[in-house]
Amino acid sequence: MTRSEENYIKAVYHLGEMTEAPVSTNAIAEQMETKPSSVTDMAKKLAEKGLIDYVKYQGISLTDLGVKMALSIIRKHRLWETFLVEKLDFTWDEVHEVAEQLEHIKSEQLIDRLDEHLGFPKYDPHGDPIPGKNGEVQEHKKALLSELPVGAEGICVGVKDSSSAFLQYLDKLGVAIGKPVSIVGKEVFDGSLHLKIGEKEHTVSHQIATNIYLK
Amino acid sequence: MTRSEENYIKAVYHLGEMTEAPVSTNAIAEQMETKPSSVTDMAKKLAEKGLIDYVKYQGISLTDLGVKMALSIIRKHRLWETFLVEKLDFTWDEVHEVAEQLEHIKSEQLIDRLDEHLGFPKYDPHGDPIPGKNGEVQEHKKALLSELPVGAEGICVGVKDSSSAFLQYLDKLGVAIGKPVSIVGKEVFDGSLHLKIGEKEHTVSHQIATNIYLK
DNA sequence: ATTAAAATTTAGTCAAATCTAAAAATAGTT
DNA sequence: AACTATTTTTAGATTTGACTAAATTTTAAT
Repeated sequence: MTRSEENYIKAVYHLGEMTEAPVSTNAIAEQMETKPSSVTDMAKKLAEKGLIDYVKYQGISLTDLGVKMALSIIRKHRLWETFLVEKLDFTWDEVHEVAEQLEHIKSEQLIDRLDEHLGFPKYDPHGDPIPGKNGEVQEHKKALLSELPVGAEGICVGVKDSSSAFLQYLDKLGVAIGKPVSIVGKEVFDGSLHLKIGEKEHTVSHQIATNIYLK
Repeated sequence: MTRSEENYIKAVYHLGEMTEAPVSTNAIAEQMETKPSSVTDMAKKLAEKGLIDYVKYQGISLTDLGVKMALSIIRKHRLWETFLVEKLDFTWDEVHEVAEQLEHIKSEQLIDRLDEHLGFPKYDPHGDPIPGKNGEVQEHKKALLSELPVGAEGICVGVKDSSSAFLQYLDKLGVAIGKPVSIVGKEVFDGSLHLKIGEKEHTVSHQIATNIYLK
């Protein structure tokens, strides 16, 4: 697999996570910041290799083999992110770009040893599950902060948006994986929430609340 | 710099280490397992970018900028090798291929943090010096085992050949970086050496002795 | 000094991955 | 059901890095 092929497979996986339906050419192009025509070209190649099912004009979905590949890449990405944070003291908003490069390193031995070195972690620094060697994924049972009622309390176990800007905002609020959060109140007209985060209280927009997972 | 450009720069550096003279197209092609015509193509590009001095038919040498680039790549390569051995328990014969990939990861922060994490090592698992952030290289004062007289004793500080086969042979002998070695005797007709390595005695060919450095 | 051998460069081709512009198919709307 | 608008694909061009085969330059040897 070339680096480019790996990136396409990963994009199809991520776009397909939410829905059952095949992923559209346009959606992939947008996600990858490329042109639809390039996606079509690659779709033919990946279908040829048995990694995706592709019917002209009907969209793209991963085959079992494609899913396996995607999970293997995601496993590498998340193990590297964990390494960067746990061992090299990166912050959770600094790891993505570097992990995008590291995920393409080809060495099974390397990943196995890294996994062991990190103590076989189950979740990455953003709370996302790290697929196992054989593709098993342990999703957290989790709920979006925006969908919980006033009075609810829980522990932050993940974020939906992993952009630097968002993560840095969370740092300012004091929100981090493992931190207890409870909903003190809710504004009816715009859905903004009053939260207790650790010892402090903060108000966050509905928009923010749709990107935080509690357990 | 593309991955391919980096590999060429590295090859020119390694081939130029021994001699002053510019490196020949053929030598580079052989080292990189590519064709001379490909080397010529790349030479034009690298000269254009100011990384090498290139005069048609006269060979290639690195500019100051080229040397800086080469040292930066070698620094990454050797830091990763050190990481693999020190932190992930790779053996010294297993690290080269993976490091060839890792050396192309682009992130200054990553390398700085890795360096720190490893305790700012000065030498890699084969005893080769790790260039500093600004390109300083601390070579060991060392001598080839084959050029020392009978009775000489010292500590193994490096190897010239880093192939798996050779390193595994050294493992069998009990030779490793930091191990004391002394020359017990020498055969006149073929130059083979009788060595005391730690507690044991072994005989090695002249050929082997030309690939081990003592201090 | 000439000539044969070796090394190097040029010219033209190829494959991967991308793009633009135009054509074709699908979806949505009245 | 017909007609737009959108999506998707095709066709042809471009770039990077490599190759082969032929031409050129340098080196070595008589």
